[in-house]
Amino acid sequence: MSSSCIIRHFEHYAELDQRDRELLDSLEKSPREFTRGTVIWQQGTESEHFYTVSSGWACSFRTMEDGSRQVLDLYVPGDIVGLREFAFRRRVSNLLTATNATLCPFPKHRLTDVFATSRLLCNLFFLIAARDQAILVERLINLGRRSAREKVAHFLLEMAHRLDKACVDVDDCNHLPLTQVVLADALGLSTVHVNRTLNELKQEGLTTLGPDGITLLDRNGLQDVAGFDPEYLEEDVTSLLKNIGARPPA
Amino acid sequence: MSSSCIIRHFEHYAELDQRDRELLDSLEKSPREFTRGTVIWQQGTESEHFYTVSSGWACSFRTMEDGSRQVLDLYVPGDIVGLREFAFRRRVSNLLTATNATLCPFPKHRLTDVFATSRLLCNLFFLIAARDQAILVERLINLGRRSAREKVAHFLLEMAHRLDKACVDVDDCNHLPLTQVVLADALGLSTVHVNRTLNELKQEGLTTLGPDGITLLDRNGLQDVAGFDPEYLEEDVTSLLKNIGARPPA
DNA sequence: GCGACGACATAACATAGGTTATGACAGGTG
DNA sequence: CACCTGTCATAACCTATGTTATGTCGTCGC
Repeated sequence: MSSSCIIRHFEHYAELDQRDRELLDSLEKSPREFTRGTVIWQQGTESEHFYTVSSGWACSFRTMEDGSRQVLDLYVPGDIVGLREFAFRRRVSNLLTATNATLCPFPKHRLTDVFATSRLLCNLFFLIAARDQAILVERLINLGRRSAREKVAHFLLEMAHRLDKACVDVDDCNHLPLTQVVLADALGLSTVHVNRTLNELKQEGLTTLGPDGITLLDRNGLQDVAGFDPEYLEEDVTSLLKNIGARPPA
Repeated sequence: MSSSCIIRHFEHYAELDQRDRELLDSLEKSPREFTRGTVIWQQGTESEHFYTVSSGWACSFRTMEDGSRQVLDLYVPGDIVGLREFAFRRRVSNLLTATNATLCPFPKHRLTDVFATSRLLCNLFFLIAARDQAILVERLINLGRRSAREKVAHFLLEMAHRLDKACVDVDDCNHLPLTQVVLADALGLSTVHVNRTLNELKQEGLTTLGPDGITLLDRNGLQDVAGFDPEYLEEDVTSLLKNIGARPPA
């Protein structure tokens, strides 16, 4: 087990050979720590690095002319942030830490080296990009065709599911360090209405509210509310590995 | 200039060498024609091919338990459809032709061969996936933080911009073969409200309505309404090509 | 210990957009 | 030709959600 962010990340998917590890290791820069609320990059600026999240949460968003904000995605430990900037010179969104966090930068233009050198990593990157798309698609459906209640429940469940993979301490897996403002901006709702909805869910014993975030008490109950189906989070790594003749993690 | 869908598609981005062309050619199956309204694949079924759109429009969407529908994206000639299914065994959305259309199937699992064989194509596929994400992100913003008027105008402009690339006959570039139902399901609105909004835009001389679709009359006017900025559609191919030492199209 | 700030809470009121209903028209089909 | 079916159109009415306003509480800086 390596201490590198990104190596750890990929070892989650497959067994890496020595060369893969060295490659990643040579490209990753040392982890950087950020306090909560730090702007890591801004839309319009030159896009040079992507990051892997080592600890804490981050949040990508876009600000509109009228000052309102749309949160695009939240990132939990283990996530890779900024792959979608690959196609663009200038960043298309902002990135902010939602808690204290440590992230590892990785120079964007070196991705091409990775693709050229490691068949396995190339395919895994593509897999991750496809999963990112699936998450965006689900968020789209959330915004387009669900009620506020469903939106909130669905979003909470998604984040909890994504957190599950990264979290060791079982208690922590149900705790999401989210403010109501972030939730509102992610779901296209007003904070007032998020508050109403969240209190509703709390009344029903499904969640708990605290100043340090939201805790899920009854995932099944929430699942009923939201019509949540986690399939879109479960990438099919097995087939991919078989297809390219790579081995699953030890 | 080749007659293959996908070769033509990639020659748009860069000069392909003989091997690239042979590779793509060997994988592409013969084009298939579909009449308007044909279901090409359904959510939950095994995901075997992606497609390139040779002519006509297609539309990916998800149906909800209550029968409502969320349109995820529309595809115009030159687009690649289904890359996001790369990460999953079963399809996460449905695909339907929105007009008569001809598409070229390409076996999904052979993508890995492409990645392994051609550095250029590998990078271009990744670029396309990143651009697809940018489009989803913009759609997200549209749904989350814009009024019905803005949504409609923004969406129409996006599709027109995307169409520009593929269209030869200048007149056709401003004509979108979209029904109001599709528009509504893409924007998370009701058809009634789309109709109201569209008529408003028509009153103002910005668009025209016909049974065969919508025509844009005044792109600048629409741009003002929507706050549309096409930057998210303009991938930076040049930097990528330079980075990997490939040549732009002749 | 005081002031400022950020997060949460709640109430009164306003509205964008949803729902339901109905009709007209065009194109396809038997 | 008559009948559907899909698309567009429009009106009356309704409600989920937004807006504005105000208050509380805890935390941080000094």
